[in-house]
Amino acid sequence: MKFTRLVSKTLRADPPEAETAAHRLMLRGGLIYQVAAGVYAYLPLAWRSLRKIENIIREEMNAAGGQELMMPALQPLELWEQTNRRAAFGDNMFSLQDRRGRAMVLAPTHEEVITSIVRANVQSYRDLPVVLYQIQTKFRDELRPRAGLVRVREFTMKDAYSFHADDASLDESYQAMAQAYRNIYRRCGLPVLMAEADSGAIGGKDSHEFILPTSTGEDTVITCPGCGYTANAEKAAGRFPDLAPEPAQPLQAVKTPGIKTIAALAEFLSIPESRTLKAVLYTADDELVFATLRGDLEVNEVKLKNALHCRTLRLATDEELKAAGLVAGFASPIGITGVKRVGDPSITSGSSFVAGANQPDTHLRGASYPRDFQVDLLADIALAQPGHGCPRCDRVLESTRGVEVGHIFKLGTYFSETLGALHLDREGQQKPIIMGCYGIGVGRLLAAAIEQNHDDKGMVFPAPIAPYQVHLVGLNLSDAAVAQAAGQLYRDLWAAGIETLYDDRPDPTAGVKLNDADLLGMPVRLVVSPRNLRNGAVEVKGRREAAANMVPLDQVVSHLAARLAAEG
RNA sequence: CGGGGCGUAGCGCAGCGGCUAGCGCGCCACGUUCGGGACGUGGAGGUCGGAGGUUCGAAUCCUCUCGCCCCGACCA
Repeated sequence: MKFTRLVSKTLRADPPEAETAAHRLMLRGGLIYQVAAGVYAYLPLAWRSLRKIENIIREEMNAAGGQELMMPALQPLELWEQTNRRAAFGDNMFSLQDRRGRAMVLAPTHEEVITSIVRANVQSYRDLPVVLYQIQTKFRDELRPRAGLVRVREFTMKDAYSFHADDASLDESYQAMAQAYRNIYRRCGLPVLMAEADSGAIGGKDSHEFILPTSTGEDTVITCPGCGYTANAEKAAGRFPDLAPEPAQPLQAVKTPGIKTIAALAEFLSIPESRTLKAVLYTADDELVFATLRGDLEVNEVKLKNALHCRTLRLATDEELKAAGLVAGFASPIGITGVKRVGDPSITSGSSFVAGANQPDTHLRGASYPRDFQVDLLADIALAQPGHGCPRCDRVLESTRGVEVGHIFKLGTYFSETLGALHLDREGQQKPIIMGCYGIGVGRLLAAAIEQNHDDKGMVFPAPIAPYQVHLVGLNLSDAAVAQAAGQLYRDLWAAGIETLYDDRPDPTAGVKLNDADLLGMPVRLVVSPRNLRNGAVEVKGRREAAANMVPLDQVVSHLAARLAAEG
């Protein structure tokens, strides 16, 4: 590709709206063009890279036994009502009407359609297992798109779906997919963490997220430096620090004027936060829920939602609290009735907590479970935090920010049951097909790769996903000998199958061209200039290398072919 | 949906009631330069997001509306 034909313009200055490095660099390098909030065009440089990522994914999916297919993005809403996922997605789903007034959606994902396809084509355990996958556009009307390609409303996603007669077969595919994912990330130059994840509203057993650690990430991963335990914040379990034993005390009221937060309470009474009880009120499917845990812990809403088996969960409003006779800031599990009470195990391991009194400006000392209060449900609802103990060993947990670049699930039989995708087993019994699903956001993977691989001058593409392998720079092209040599080298490189971007612009000075080469970040830079040419040589420099070396002009092509082959 | 901010040339911005709407970058022409974002001269480029209103006169004031960015809740 000749630079003078390239549509992308590089920007000299950073675009002010871009917060993350990847977003900034993709705009500066002319990789993406924003069409609407969370809707981007992929310009030629980005598209070449995205195609390479897709092909890596394709190769690994095929190697893992996947068959590629294509499904419509436009789907009848009715299909989503059958699985109850219209409500689950809510306003996140783009919906529209066709000319006859039929309700349609732009699909956010494809479990419904793939299950319908398999229902029509699989009747027997003999037809199983199968793994199908697609790489295509999906739509989600996100509340807030952000960070360039990381959270967008129209995106390319690879989704694979597996179908099985039994759990052992699902396990096998799940492991194969997990390995395929590791291969994909390795080939894209991404050191990812595989984290245990919550399997979400649909249920199912295992689920793992693949997280690329980066300070600008949206997700939090909890890791253990000792045993390798890795889980996302929603899923992670932690052992909270135990309390020193304390003799039981009688329940006793204490005046706490205006003390409404745990921090203020602990300070006012000169006790650690872990000696208080925290009360958090939620509305779960229109029912008021009273959650209690130790004061130094936070509620993990995903765990709470799972424990309650509810569909929606949100903090209760002040009005709802008043209606239930509760006093905000002084709510207490002691003596409360008419509300569902959920307790975290942390409240059972100590005694003599300070709790609310359900009266203004008053708390109670000496509260002990179960002497002074009980709960309807005792379940782990605490957020694991750095400093807590690892649930698998005796070390202390750490936390890392990251971007989710893949997610695999054991779905189970939810879709096959709601859509009637059944098969006959060996005994002639009709059974729902067992499913798994495995997703990777392609554009997000590119953004993550750039976020992970850049320096202060620009992008540093990992070779397997670089738009071009070589960035050939001609300096001082008004010199006929330079123009001739560079042009010939460009043709020779392509003839040798080496993808080359040739900066053939006649006017920009050396500084402009070299800075653009650094910004765009192809793995190898070649410089043809009068100075180099006088020595019959071309300068060869890896993007990650500080120094260049000189290679005789007539050996450049073979030198590069060997070098690129060695780098894979 | 809550909070904050912004829409003026391809990009970034200034102008916020009174000359023909301006600056930087970029772009075009000519010349000088030529290894880390050069310089000179001349030029092209604008429904001032949209609609309505106030006014002799609106980019500027008022109302409505559309879009975009950032923080939060939601999510791949």
